[in-house]
Amino acid sequence: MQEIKKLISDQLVQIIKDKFGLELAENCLPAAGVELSYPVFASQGDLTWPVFGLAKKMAKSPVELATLVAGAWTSLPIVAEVKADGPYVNFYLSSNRLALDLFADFDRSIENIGQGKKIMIEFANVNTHKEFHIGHLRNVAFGQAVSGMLSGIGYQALPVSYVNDFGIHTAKTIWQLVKEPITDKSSVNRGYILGQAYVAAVAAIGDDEQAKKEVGSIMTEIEARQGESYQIWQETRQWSIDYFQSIYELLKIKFTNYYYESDLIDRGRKLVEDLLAKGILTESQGAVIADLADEDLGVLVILRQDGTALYPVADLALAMEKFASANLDKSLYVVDKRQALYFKQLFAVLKRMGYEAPMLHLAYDFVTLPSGMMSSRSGNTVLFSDLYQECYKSLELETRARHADWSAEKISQVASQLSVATLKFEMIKVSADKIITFDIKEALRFEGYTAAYLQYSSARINSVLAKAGEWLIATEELTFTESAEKSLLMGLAKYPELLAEAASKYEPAILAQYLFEVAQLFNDFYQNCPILSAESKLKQSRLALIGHTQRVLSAGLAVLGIEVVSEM
RNA sequence: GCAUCCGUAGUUCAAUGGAUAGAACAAGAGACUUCUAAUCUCUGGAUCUAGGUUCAAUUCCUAGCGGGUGUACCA
Repeated sequence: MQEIKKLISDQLVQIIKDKFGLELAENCLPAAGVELSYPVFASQGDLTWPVFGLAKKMAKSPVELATLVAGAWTSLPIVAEVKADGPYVNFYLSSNRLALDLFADFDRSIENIGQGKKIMIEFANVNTHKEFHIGHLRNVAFGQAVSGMLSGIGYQALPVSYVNDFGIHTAKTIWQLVKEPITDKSSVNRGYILGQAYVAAVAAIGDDEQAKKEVGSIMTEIEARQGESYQIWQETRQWSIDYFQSIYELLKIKFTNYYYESDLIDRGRKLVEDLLAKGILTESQGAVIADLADEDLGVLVILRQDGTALYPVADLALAMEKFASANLDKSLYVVDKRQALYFKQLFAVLKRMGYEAPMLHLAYDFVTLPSGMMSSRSGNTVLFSDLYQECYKSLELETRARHADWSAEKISQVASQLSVATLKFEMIKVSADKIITFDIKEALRFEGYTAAYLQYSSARINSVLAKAGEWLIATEELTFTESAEKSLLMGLAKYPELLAEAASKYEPAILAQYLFEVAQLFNDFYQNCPILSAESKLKQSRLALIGHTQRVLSAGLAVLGIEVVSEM
């Protein structure tokens, strides 16, 4: 559609130059040409140019300008009709030409904005020895979608996971394990059980000074990397890592690299010494800080008074490691919104250290429940494993009810794919700056704005295509007459620009909403236009149309990290 | 206190400064001997308040009101 807009804009610019003279035209027209937008109603055409801006600059009446320009329009194969409607110039496109352009060149129509530039995107910022809950799900679904969108427009996206395996939370969990050893060590359950142990530990420790002391000495052993606690730490750390890995496999999320706090902490401490010597960090009230007051960012504490490390120690080392290992053009961090100030501070310190490549915190708001804010302490959480099980059960039932003839394996396969799609989609379908109040009943409805709706549309297309047998996607002669066809064509034509917009704003919801719209347009078309029973030429055209719809749906969903099922 | 985000149908969300503010869910009424009814059609329903900028404001600015989050040793 961008190319079509450009063609039309070029001719409009030419007309204005011819009519009003080069000098006036060049003074008033924007360098990029005139900007076309989409009208609200189909009766107003497919593309429109509101002339207000230019009319004002040229001191002309908007209505007269629009009328004059529309009258001077010569011709363009893609444009069937041009009409002035008050201060708007409306363009009606030829369905058949539009379809030819569209179907011929799906891959080339997507602009290569990234040009192979390297962007590292850190997400799945998880803590070992703790649970993986629905908040983490939003993080990984969002991160994967952003990474996919960046790849989709030509960047070399490097998704990485940072694992916090060295904090006090590990000591707390181990304290609990010593008190109450785990009996079920099966690989399926132990990662999950570890999360439960952490919750129990937090509850048991509370304000108990004795317990806190015990946790402290466990932490000391872990940090010294010796003793029994360290052994337990090593073993259980691996349980967590395996557990997270199994979740990522289920969710089909792949990372190019994993970073562990335990690998970075020593380097981080050395770095802090260097930075102290350089004056980038200073001592204050016995702690080591970065004083960022001159940038209105307050103070970032790096080491506590007692010398123990805080978050930035490993984060600074990690940032250096990232830039050293890959020549990054940009470095992104997908972390919950509450860390916004922290990342501003971290980036400010890195800048003082000489790192100039853009670093960006992609913030998203958190997930709450109808019963209130999630909190491990109060036990008011939804764990991913439980959520997935519930979703799967429900989809398995639905699928079985609809396909009595399917094998158990096939039902299970489809239900599982749909579960993953549903859960991811629920997490990315609204913009990142909105709090998601997660209501399981809503999520398991599988109607309306859901992954199931998109999947169902795609499954219907597959079914028709399978019944059609042989067909070609780009036929020389296409014929479209119905308004439902036109609307669908117009919707499909917007894919490249919507992908580009969503990716450049790091906003998967834009793409998700667009794909939903395409599916709606398809279902409207499907309801109104018979495909297989249409006469030959019409049938070929419609097959090509749904074939292209399928390409857009599956490509768009794939970019968001969602696989399309072939039947459901 | 300061910073920051949010405020749109009953609910959850849309709307590059542009034409009549769109969807989904919920509610009510319809459509399956017909390409998958996890679908489609129809009906009601909304911009927090007050100013300002503009030919044009849900959008930008100012001030309120309401809510969330952050703000030196939590992770």
